[in-house]
Amino acid sequence: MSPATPAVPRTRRSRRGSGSLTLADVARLAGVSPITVSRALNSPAQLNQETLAKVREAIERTGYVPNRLAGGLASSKSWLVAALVPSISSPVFLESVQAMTEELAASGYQLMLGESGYGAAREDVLLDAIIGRRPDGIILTGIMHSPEGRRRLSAAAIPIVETWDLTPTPIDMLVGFSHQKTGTAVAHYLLDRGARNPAIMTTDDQRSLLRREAFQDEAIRRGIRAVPAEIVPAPSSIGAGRRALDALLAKKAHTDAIFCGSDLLALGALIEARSRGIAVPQKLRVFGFGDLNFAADTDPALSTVRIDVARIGRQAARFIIERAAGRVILEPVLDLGVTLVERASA
Amino acid sequence: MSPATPAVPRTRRSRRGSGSLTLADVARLAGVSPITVSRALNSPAQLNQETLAKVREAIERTGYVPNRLAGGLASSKSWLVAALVPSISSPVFLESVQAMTEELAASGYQLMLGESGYGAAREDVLLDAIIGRRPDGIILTGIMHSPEGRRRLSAAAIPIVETWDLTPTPIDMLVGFSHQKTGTAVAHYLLDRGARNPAIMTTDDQRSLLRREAFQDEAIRRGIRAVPAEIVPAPSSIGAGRRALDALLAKKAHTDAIFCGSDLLALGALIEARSRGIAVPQKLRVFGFGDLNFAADTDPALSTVRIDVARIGRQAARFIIERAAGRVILEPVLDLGVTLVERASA
DNA sequence: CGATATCATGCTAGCGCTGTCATCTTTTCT
DNA sequence: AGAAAAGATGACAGCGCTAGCATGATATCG
Repeated sequence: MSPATPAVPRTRRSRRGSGSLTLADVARLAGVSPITVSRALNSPAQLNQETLAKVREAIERTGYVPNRLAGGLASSKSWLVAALVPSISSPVFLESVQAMTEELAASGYQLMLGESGYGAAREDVLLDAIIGRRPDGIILTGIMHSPEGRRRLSAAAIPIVETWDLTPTPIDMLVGFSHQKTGTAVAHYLLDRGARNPAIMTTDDQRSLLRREAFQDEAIRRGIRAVPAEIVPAPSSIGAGRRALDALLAKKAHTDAIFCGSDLLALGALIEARSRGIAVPQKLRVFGFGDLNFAADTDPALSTVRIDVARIGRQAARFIIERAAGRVILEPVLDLGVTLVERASA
Repeated sequence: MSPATPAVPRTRRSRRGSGSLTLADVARLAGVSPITVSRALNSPAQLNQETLAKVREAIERTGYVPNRLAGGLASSKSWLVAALVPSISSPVFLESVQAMTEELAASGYQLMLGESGYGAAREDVLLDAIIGRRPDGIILTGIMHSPEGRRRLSAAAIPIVETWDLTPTPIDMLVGFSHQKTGTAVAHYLLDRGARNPAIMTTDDQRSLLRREAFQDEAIRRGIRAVPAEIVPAPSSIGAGRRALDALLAKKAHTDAIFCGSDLLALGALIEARSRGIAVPQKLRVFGFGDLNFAADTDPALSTVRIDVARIGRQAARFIIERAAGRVILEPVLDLGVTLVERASA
């Protein structure tokens, strides 16, 4: 090399890095080695009390916050769990997500949220964005149907929980309940109470349709000629419920029972019935789905299907936590079932 | 050590790492250097078409998903934005979060969600968990009040947007509207329409209380003697609204207008009024807050305050994106205002 | 036509942390 | 007392990626 080049190994302007405090800085301040600071954070038990105190003080003084990107990279453990929820979310999922968040937080995990439902292309991008962060687990709201998505998820070798639905072919773990059984049960409920002209209103999502089919099948098996259905686009709303009842009555004026795909639709139906002077439940039984927090407070109080939404979230989180802890899950498929709540409306 | 130790520098069982595909693997397969693969992913424009194609094919074939923890560490850019929302969330925040997610996704960012509202201790832990992941921005729902929290956030040197509220002392950026002005405006609205005995029901959160005070102050300034208030614990619900109206009427039977802290409370009030045979709006004006999706469909349709919730989320996201892109934001405080929607109930 | 700019690619050295092993000290046991 | 076990700390290398040059090839210019 030319004589002008510096003899020293080169100084390199240290323009790299975020400039923020590192573990090494804290270590220097505390007069210990970096690894000791690491242990103070991750396994304080194996440190001497005094050393620990020194390090803790240094951390306190500097306000040091460890960089988990670096930690995750070094240990292949990100302490992150990703959840995918449908974009057109009802508050139902929210409660579930909340339960997850809590359960995960209690074990030191952080939830990362992704919104699905924007079509296949964006879904793949989203999956990559998620997998790229190497979460310690992924929780899906609903079943992953796209073959490409299933492939990517399997290949990623990350613990996965599908929720809200039962399927004979889960990717990995599963927490849910049977939508078919639910539809059947509600059909029984209404027919047992004398309904002769049941109908159904529901949103157009996958799961609702499963319930609808089961409901219709069961009614027909029990001798009902036809079960009119009114399908509305998701998300459900009170307004949609009002209009759906309107449409249903136009189709079949003497409809005497309605299974609504959500409590919001049911509340809409209730409001519409009231404003038309149709007595509920005498002339029309209204059955909801979800047991949202207002269901007991409508007038008349709403009979509905209760799903233990929080439990789904909690359980899904637990599955991930257990797996991450290296434990083997013996029953990775869990049917939580549902409850029919009898109130005044049906 | 004993003479049995190997002479070679030591082989070290390569038990480290996640075992998954790395950039180097793809590079080998494509017959290029690792950095070229990196560029194929991050700045494809500066690669030769053929090279790019080769690399892309290798990526495709292997199903390689880059590790963003490593990328983030190396480049001090995580492509992550964290949002803090109150744990007892109404669907209102959900819509806002959804808007953020979309806006962020469009620029390649991922949203990480944290739930606040579990008290100071857990809040600090949460903040550390968030800051530790070195997000490129943090969006707070509401103002950060705790001095310790403010300190931590400022120290982290991460772009921050507070939302939903206006304050003269934001940590960094701010998108919101004035709760005081809103309370005042609703007071005007109801009094202008002849209300002489207004009352208010609301949840006990910070922001609702601001609206309540402003509402009461304004009513009193305009000659009303006293404005009874019924405070219910968050989250608001239809049931709480029914009970609150009940309580309010017990306090003051001739109440003729109610400002409700949320549309859910208002709906509850509507239901309760109806079941008591009180004519709305003739005998009782009911005014909501939020303009939730059902507000137009209640009977009578609900007059309410509309907040452009999605816009708050979108704007907050944009602030972060702009900052991250290195642009300077000239007006980092944005008052979005609110709209009073006149319908049938008040 | 040599000099300079531009393009395409690669090398090296980290980013900030932790797994593994090594070392040294202290305790426990025979 | 000496050996073995346990306890406390540290050195080193590397997780998988990218910034900052450096280099070689090609295009552009007076």
